[in-house]
Parts: sequence; structure tokens; C-alpha cells
Amino acid sequence: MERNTRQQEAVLEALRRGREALTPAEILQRARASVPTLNLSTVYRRLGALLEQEQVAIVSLPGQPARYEAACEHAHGDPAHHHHHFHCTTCDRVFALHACPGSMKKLVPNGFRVDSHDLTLHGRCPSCKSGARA
Amino acid sequence: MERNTRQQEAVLEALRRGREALTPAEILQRARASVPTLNLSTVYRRLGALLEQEQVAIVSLPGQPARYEAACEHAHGDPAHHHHHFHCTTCDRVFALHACPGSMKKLVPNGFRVDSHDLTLHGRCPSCKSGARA
DNA sequence: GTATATGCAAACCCTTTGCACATCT
DNA sequence: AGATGTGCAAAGGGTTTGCATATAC
Repeated sequence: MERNTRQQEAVLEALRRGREALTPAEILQRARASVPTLNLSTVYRRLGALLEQEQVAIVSLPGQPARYEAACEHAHGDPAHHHHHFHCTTCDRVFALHACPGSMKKLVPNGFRVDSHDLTLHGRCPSCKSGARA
Repeated sequence: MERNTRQQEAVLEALRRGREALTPAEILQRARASVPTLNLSTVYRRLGALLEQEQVAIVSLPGQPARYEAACEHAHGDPAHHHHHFHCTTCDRVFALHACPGSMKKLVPNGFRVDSHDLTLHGRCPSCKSGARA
């Protein structure tokens, strides 16, 4: 049986407040605002549990630590709402996209069976496109 | 200036012979057939160099070590031929796909600029789809 | 009271780096 | 000879795990 701990709450809250996918270190930093003794291992353990319950999803970019995002609010019932990601190459943040180009079956040679796909777009987000930004 | 060493050769050969993207450990194992003293650090160093020269490309899957593939032969002139990947969820191998669904600009909200995209398909490869396979 | 979650430290895996020695040109 | 590459061992970063303690039920 899952217990209700302040740490649990804090991790999920950090993910929900941020609109972007966050790394475990970022989550730790933010969640410590409400639970100062929070530990990285606990963050990982909570993320693992939330992942299983499909309350959060994992997003990974080559050569970077994994990021986690709160499961989409639009997903009523839908256990893990299908979506993709946009990676801003300037500020390095990752945003969720709610569109999908559709089936990818045409891309594979005969004999392959496609079950799912992951898509990541790279470019500049609105703030980095216009103003200056790190 | 780049030097010509047996190690260099062996790494590139291992990648060219395998039709799939290989992890550094797999490359080491295969390349040791021709250069038994070969070391993992050397594999990484050679891969780094080959990556810069765009002779190999990196492919990464969440939660797995990075894989490397020899640059596509079809890419005459084309420094890094644009393509995507298929990941077999049964045998865990990664294959190159030579098709692309095209521009992804429609997927982003106004204000985002798309420069590139990565796409990975998941499913079963021909050998795993039919016969049994680990 | 008992089971589960936490915090800490150590372990783990993948990757990078420092350094002495070997190798290529 | 001089510069670059190699092998080894140690260090680094992210993630996982063992264990005693604290906490929720």
C-alpha cells in the first residue's frame, strides 16, 4: 500500500507547477522549498513509483540526464496520453507538444511491425526566438 | 593531424560490418578480434573523432548506453544523411530507416521555430516478428 | 505495532581524463 | 625526434541499492 508522505507530495507538486520536463536534480531543488530534508534518492524512488502509476512520464535527450513530466491533464482516462516533445536548443528546456504526425507504418520496410514511436523536435522556443536568453 | 592506427581501423570496421548501431562495449568486443589489446577508452576516443568527422553518428535510446552507427553509404557528399531509427523491443537492436515523414513544422504552436527532428520507431524486427528470438 | 518511506553512504554503470609509454610520420 | 595515439587506472556524473531510522497507517 502506498503511503502519503510530504516528500511524495513535494515531488509531484514540483512537476505539476513547472510546465516543462524537469531533471531529478531540478525536481530536488524545487521540492526542497517545501521539504528541506528531501534527498535525491527519495526523488528517484518517488519518480519510479509515479512512473509505474503513469502519473509522470520520462523524456530523455541524448547526452543529458533524464527528465520527467507530470502526466498530461488532457488525458482523462487515457493512461498515458500520446504526445511528443520540443527541445529548445538555446535554453535547453523541453516542452510537451499535443500534436502527432500520425501513423509511421509507411516508414519501415516489409517485415517490420511498428508498435509505437517517439518524436522530438529541436529548435527555438518563443522566448529564445525573439529576445535574448541563456 | 590524424594518424592511421590499427585501433582506428578496427573500430570503424566493427561499425561497418555490423548493420546495426552498436554500443561502445559491443564495438570493443568485435574490434578486439583484430586488435586484442584494444581498450574501452580508445574506443571512446576514436568514436569521438569519427563523430566529429561525421563518419559515424550517435543513436541514443532512453535508459540505454549510446550506440554508434557508420555514416550511411548513400550519403554521397551529404555530410550527415538525414534518417531515422527502428528499435526492436524484442532483440533490442537498432536499425537505420531511410525514410522520413517530412517537415514537422505543423506540430508546434505559433512562436516556435523548428530546426530539426529525431524519430524512433519501436516494434518488432523481421526476425523477432516471425521466429522466436531473445 | 508494523510495514513502508526516508536519508545517508556506498555501489554501479557509462563515460571522461591524467599520465607514462608506445607508435606513427 | 616530435607529435599523436594507446592502455591503464582513477575520477566523474547520473542512478540505484543496503541499511538503520523515522513515519504513516
